[in-house]
Amino acid sequence: MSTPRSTDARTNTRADVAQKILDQATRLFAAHGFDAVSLADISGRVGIRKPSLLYHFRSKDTLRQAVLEELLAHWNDVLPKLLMAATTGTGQFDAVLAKTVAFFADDRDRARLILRELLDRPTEIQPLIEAHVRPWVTIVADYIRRGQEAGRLRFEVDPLSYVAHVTILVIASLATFDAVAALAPSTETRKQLLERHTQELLRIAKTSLFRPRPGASREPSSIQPPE
Amino acid sequence: MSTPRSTDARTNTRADVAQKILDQATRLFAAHGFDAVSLADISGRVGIRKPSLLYHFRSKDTLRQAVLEELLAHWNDVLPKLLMAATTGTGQFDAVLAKTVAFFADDRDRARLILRELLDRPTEIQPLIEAHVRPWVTIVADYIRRGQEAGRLRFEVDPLSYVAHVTILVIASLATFDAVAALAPSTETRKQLLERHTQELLRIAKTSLFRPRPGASREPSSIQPPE
DNA sequence: CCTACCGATCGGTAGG
DNA sequence: CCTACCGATCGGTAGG
Repeated sequence: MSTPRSTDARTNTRADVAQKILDQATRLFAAHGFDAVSLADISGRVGIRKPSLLYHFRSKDTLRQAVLEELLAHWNDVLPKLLMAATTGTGQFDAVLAKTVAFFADDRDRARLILRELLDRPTEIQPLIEAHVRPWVTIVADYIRRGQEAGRLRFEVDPLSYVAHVTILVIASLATFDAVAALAPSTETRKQLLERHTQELLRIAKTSLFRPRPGASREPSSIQPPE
Repeated sequence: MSTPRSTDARTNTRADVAQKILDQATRLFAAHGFDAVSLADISGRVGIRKPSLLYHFRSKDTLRQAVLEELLAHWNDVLPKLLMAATTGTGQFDAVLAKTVAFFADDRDRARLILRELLDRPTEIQPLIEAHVRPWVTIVADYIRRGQEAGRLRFEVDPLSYVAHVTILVIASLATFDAVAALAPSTETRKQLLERHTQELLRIAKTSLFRPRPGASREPSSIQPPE
């Protein structure tokens, strides 16, 4: 009874308790914020005692950093695909934008965690911004500048500022969706509402970036080169 | 020495200590969040002891509500002007948008406080949204629908979703400005950067709402009626 | 508006 | 992974 089976039913005991701790910490930090969540809250949901949690993570701040690192690790998973889509040339801006939205829509806790860090630790997280956001922003901003020179993109766009705004819009809209959804008519399911809301976000981002094709206001199928 | 002068130097003692408490609580709640700020933090900045603070506000939660009510009172000050600008007819959308941005840019703590409430208490603040945001959103959404019928505004715009996104964008961009500003080149002053950033926000909002005037891409001065 | 004080809870440690 | 326990700090009260 006390001897663990080789790799079976109770194999999950050694180091993936740490994963359960990370999961619950992520949920609770995202929902209530770092300071409002106690270690007892987290350990309670995992089913262990507080000192046991501190065996896996030596302090509450260590746990916060681990939660953030897991988030950034996932981000680094999709980043290469994003960058490739951006550099592969014309019309791929849609793919970059859609993939970025998908990353945060996939798990809105990601949006909430980042927004909270932006609010709570504006200066402390700048190394993380520098490492994980800067390269992406730079590449997209360069893409925009080339698109402007080629005449595909609106010349009035402020590339860096535009990227910052769209990024914040994606994150904040998904992070606050629960609160904002109350304004919508209740005939829709939440999933439908989120889908419609996301579509409008993409429309705003694209319409304010691409130059209008002449006479394309009514017939989206008539593709013509600019000028 | 102990008798207070009629209405002079020390007149400010009775009930405007409460105002100093409100001011400091607003600053600290906006910067660090409700749970991360202790009553001792606040009273310390005011220059009184914690029990003295609790004489003016019977509990920490009462103080939180008072901070929020002061913010909403200021909002109610500008709301009538906003609504008037929206209903007065053509082309006044700019005024509504600019006034809304000005409200939050004027004191970015307002943006931070609201964003925190949206994150921390998504369900609890819905009565406040219903009372203070719903009427404004409804009127602007109606304005958009009329503009669409008149052919001035893009027919693809989802009115309610558009208003929600632009509102969130205004609030979140100003709330997180400190953290995002680090991405910008450092040759600019912060004020210049904020100005440029705000201009791009307005451009995004307007470009994605108004229908393009034929041939207006290069000459912004040639105003023509749609179709 | 103060001093003195309360029980509860916090993050974290000892020691096994 | 646990029980037992620590000092510090929390929001709030008593009583003046």
